[in-house]
Amino acid sequence: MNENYTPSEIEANAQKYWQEHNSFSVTENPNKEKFYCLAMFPYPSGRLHMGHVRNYTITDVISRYQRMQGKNVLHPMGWDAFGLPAENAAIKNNTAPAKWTYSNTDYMRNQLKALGFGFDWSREVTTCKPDYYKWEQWFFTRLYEKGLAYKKVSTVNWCPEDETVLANEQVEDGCCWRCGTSVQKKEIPQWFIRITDYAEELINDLDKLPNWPEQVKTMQRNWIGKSRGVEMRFDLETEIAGHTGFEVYTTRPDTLMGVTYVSLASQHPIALEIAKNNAELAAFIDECKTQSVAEADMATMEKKGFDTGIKAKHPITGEPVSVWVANYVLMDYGSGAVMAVPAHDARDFEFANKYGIAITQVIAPSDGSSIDLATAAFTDKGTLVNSGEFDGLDFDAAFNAIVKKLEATDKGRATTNYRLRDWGVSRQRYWGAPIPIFNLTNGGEIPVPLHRLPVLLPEDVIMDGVQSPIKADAKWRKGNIDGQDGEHETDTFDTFMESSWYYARYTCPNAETMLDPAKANYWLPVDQYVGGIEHAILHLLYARFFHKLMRDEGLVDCDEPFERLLCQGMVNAESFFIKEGGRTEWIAPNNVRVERDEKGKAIQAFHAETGQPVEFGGVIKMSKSKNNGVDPEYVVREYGADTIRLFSMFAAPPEQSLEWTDSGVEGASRFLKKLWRAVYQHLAAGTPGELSTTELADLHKDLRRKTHETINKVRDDFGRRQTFNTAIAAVMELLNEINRTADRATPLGLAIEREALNAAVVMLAPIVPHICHSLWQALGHTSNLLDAPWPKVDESALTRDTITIVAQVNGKVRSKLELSSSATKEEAEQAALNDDNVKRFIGDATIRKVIVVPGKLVNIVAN
RNA sequence: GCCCGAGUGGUGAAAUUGGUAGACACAAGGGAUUUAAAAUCCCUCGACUUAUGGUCGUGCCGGUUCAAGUCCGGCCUCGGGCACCA
Repeated sequence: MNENYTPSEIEANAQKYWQEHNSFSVTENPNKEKFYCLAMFPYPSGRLHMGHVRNYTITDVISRYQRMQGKNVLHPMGWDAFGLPAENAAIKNNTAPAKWTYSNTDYMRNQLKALGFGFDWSREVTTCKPDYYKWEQWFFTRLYEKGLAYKKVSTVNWCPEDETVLANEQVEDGCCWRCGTSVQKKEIPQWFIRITDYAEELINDLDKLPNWPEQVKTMQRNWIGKSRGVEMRFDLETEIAGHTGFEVYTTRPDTLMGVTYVSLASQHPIALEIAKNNAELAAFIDECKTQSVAEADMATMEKKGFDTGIKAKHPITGEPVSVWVANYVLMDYGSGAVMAVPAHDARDFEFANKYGIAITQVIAPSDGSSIDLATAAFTDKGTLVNSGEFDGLDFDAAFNAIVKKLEATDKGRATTNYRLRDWGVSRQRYWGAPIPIFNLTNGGEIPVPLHRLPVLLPEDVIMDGVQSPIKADAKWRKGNIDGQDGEHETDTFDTFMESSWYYARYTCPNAETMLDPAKANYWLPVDQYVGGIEHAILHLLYARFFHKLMRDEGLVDCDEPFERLLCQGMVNAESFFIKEGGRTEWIAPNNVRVERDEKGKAIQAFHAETGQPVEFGGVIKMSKSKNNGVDPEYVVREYGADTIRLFSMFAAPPEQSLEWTDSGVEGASRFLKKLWRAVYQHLAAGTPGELSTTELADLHKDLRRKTHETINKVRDDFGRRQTFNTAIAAVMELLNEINRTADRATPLGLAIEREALNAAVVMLAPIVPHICHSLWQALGHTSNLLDAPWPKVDESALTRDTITIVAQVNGKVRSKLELSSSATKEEAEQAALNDDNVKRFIGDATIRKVIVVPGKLVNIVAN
């Protein structure tokens, strides 16, 4: 064994060994318990960032740990290769998205290998390859045939200058990011998948996921947004071009008697019809076209409306109600019309005050307290007032009575509604899977039949930055399928389509069908899924939905794709900037010299080269734009893969954000050196004797206890709690104890130290596999560490002769008592009462109560 | 705006079921070793204090309890998501 720890050599050796032994490729083995551990696959942006390192270290640790528990572990990797950035990069670098993407995957694959991640590379999936998207296209045609895919008009961001659709990301302050032209909303026909048909199951099956974070399940529940309400019809007083009325939905039918106006979406057919003879309304509708389609903008923008002058009839009283057109009502959602109750809805209240519309109270607090409708709406549920025959009813009674009344006149009915909207999968972009629909020259459309799939996306293209190359290419578009002339759909799929089923394709990446059910059903569901919290709603909901679609197609048996979910936090770093004029220049942290006070607190920072003072920008997410990213490749080169892995697992628990610090990395590296040295010195001290546990000195007992306590804790931390930081801390404590107390002078002492070091090396193997690979061999093992069994706890080593318990008076710690571990409750109480400091604090007071928590504390309540 | 989280020393954090707040590290300070430096090892390290002890202390205000970082109510700040970034 070399005296010095040399990561580059050690890591190359271990990686060569894994490569030569094909250590991570797995096949279905019905005799072994399977474990499918999955990390969210990366977008091939060019280089790995620290977020990737964190994500894949977590899954690698879990995979290696589960393998040491004797399981057949699948840990695959692939590329989420379609998407917008490739198109932008292609334009910038004057290349094609495909070429750029493939060169990125090649580079990043090598980076992943250098980090020592145990992926089964034989299963690599790349979503932009035809053998992958062929099956996605086929599956879409199945959905089409089942009526689960349909076409409807929907709104997009439109740049009138470039005549192109923009992603939300490409809209900056309401303007096109390329040309700065004001962006408009445009209605175009697009493909949708009926996720709303599965809303009920998607909400109910969350209860089948006990190993998902409660937070994620709550977010999904709220996103699907199941509500019970009433759908009702408002008739128009006078018919307009055949329109006799419109539908609205409300979850607050109890407030129905307080409706003082109704609002239509600017694109509502009735609004458009009225606008034909109303120039002012037409102008208002035009103005509504320039606002954002993003929900956050909708919610925060100024609410504007226009009174059409038309009246609708209240569905119960028949009284006239003003019909407005409002910018906050969207045609895409629900019926495109909403009823307004200013007294009991905050948004309607604001709107009514702005436009001088009547505010009629119809709900009063049930406790009889008074409300002030001059200042704010009263939005709680309560008792009905000013509601005629419904006065005095509470919410539930009013709900039922009003539904009954509406039903009697066929004006409405109780319904269940979902906030969830159908999944729009059309994108007007090039770098995605073509939607396999063929529009016939003679009208109508057909799904592209299997024998003509895949609809190939040409890879050798030139991007002009505006138009999709396949939209511009008539030769590509035009064709003949089974004797019928027509044109291929030029829209491509939302990239969430690819990421919704890749986990299933990993189980059979070379199958000649979408999935091989035997293999898929062996591996699925995924036992552990790990990825960023930013995917908590959309990606995870679409993947759950897609899984159910595949189940209903007979491709998989289980109902849910991901058994256990871990959402990792972001990777942050310090940031620094200089403000010059109006512009902010972000300075890379390694270009900054920080001055600290005598306590080590940062007080001022300077540019390392120019000496110019720089401002502290906070600890924020690593990003290119803030210039505070740390390149994993550099850290691997400087310190080794084990150090970067150790630091990223030690610095914070996985769900929390992680702050990158150079000194923390130094500390991780220092620990590995210390571990190496401990093994080296142990081996140099001689040959251990037999590990006899019958006649142990206290010193020996203490180290054995620490060893076995650590084994207990680390198993719990890795397996149940998934708090890798505390597992590492526990092994650090063990190593500290070894270094402080190990008896290297006797064969028995060496045997006890050997037991401790063997355990430490095995327990650290999932986190720092390279150094442990070397140390394992140095400790004389010929077996493969990857399959080394997890150390067993020797219960007899855990026993203690004495324990320390705390003595409190009125809840405050006043003394610590050393008691025999067999001491009874009464003995503990007596010991506390006899303690001098405890007596001093009780003084003359009367003892009211004594609480004894066995093994922990005695609390004496006295006053 | 709506939904979901988080907030503990100079710093990252720990405290697992309501039971000793600050494990394990980083930084800082002191010492040993060294011709010197690096590396390594040892010690100190929440604040205040009349100091073998005491008082205060987990974003803020209030509550429940013998006991609250942990539970409840109200706020503040920061982060994630909001359907075409992935």
